[in-house]
Amino acid sequence: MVMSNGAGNNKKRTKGQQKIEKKKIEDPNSRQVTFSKRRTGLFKKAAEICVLTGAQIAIVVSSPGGRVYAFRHPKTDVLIDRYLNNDNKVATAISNTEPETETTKNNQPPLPINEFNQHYVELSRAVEAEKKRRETIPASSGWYDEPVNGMNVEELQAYLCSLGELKNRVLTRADELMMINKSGAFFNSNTYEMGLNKNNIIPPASISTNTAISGSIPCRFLVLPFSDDLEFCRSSS
Amino acid sequence: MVMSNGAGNNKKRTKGQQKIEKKKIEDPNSRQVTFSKRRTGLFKKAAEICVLTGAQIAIVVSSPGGRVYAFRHPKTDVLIDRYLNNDNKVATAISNTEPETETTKNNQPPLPINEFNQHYVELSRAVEAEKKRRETIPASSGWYDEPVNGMNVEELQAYLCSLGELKNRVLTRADELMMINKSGAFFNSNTYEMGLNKNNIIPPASISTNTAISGSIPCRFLVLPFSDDLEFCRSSS
DNA sequence: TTCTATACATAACC
DNA sequence: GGTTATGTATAGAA
Repeated sequence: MVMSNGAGNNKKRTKGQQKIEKKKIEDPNSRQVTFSKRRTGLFKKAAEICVLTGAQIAIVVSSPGGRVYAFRHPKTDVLIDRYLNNDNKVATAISNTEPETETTKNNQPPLPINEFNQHYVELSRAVEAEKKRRETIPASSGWYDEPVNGMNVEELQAYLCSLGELKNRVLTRADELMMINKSGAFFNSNTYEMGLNKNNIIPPASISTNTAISGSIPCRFLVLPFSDDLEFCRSSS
Repeated sequence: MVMSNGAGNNKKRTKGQQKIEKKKIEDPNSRQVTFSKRRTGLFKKAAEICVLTGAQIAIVVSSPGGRVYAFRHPKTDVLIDRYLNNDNKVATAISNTEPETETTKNNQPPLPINEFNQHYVELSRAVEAEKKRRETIPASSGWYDEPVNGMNVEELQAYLCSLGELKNRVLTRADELMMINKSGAFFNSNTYEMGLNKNNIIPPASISTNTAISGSIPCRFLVLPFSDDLEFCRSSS
């Protein structure tokens, strides 16, 4: 029976991973460390799922300290960030609304961008090989194919307005139908895990809105589309 | 020394987890199985991070088969859908279609949230109940007129998807034009879509846009807020 | 789904 | 950010 460690001297160098209680970590420092490590792990998992199954994933994480991180795949070709471009005011205003204590203030200025999460680079590379796959949206019908290319900016803008109206009508109509056919069954029930709902279904063309408020910073994201490639994002602090 | 298995018969019952290549799983069936298992795992991880660190997370996953699943924490009791609530302007602004940056700053819910969530859930519910699966985009020539009233919920959804696509196309096109004559005519929030924000960093109060396309279905989600509690969602197929 | 054997993630320490 | 021991996720099979 040979033990890798001397019989009476097999003192373990570390305790290894310990089982931890599934409750909020008290120590702010460990909490931060755990957050960082796990966030990395989460994104990695997400990246794997994308590569392995061809799924598309978008993740937005707001750390307890207020930073916002995001993962996306495929990479979006239309990443919009109006705040980033010209709306710091909003961010600030919103933050003030948050009466969070503790590490709140940490997250200050609503602004500067900074570097890219390096994980992105790593994973991106890994995924690159796979990237030859999916193509762009297979435009279905052709009713809307033509107009766009022939318009100028003004026309496009007007067109967009029309689309907005149409969209609204569609939603309104869908809503009406729902009211009529309401099956009475409760939707939001079931308990997947932490008391939430298990089969909360999100229809393909649905839109949901939330207000994201990290421990300190209320945020707002609009995660819509996907396109191609893996992508990691990190907000500035 | 008793071994649970006979000495010469300790054939392992399974091979245990095998290391797999980080490439797309060929077999559609295993791919689906993997997707399901890993999606569950991903959500679980996300839930743990939320509990352990107090972080807030939103995840949207589009399976290769086209279903859309989502995870959120906290659960939003303020799940707002401006679109569904007739707040065209705001919705537009937020989603990036907005004509100007000005109005944007007020992107904080000028309008209180409502029971959108439930609303939304119901819509999904109905859709699932019917489960007749989406059809092709019904719209044709008079697309802007009144196709809406003749559609059922599924059709409306499909239609909405199409609109989303179209919108993207319009935005993309507009952006292209702007790149060319980057005069001052600001269409919607500048070139954010592709030009700016090269590093894809999402600031605390940012908005990003993507086009979600499931294997075949272009979708559009708006994942904004958070609030309280964990929540798992799944789309119908 | 459920079951195992393993691969992998990560808590506690550097 | 790196190391190690251990907790967990999960590939493969039923």
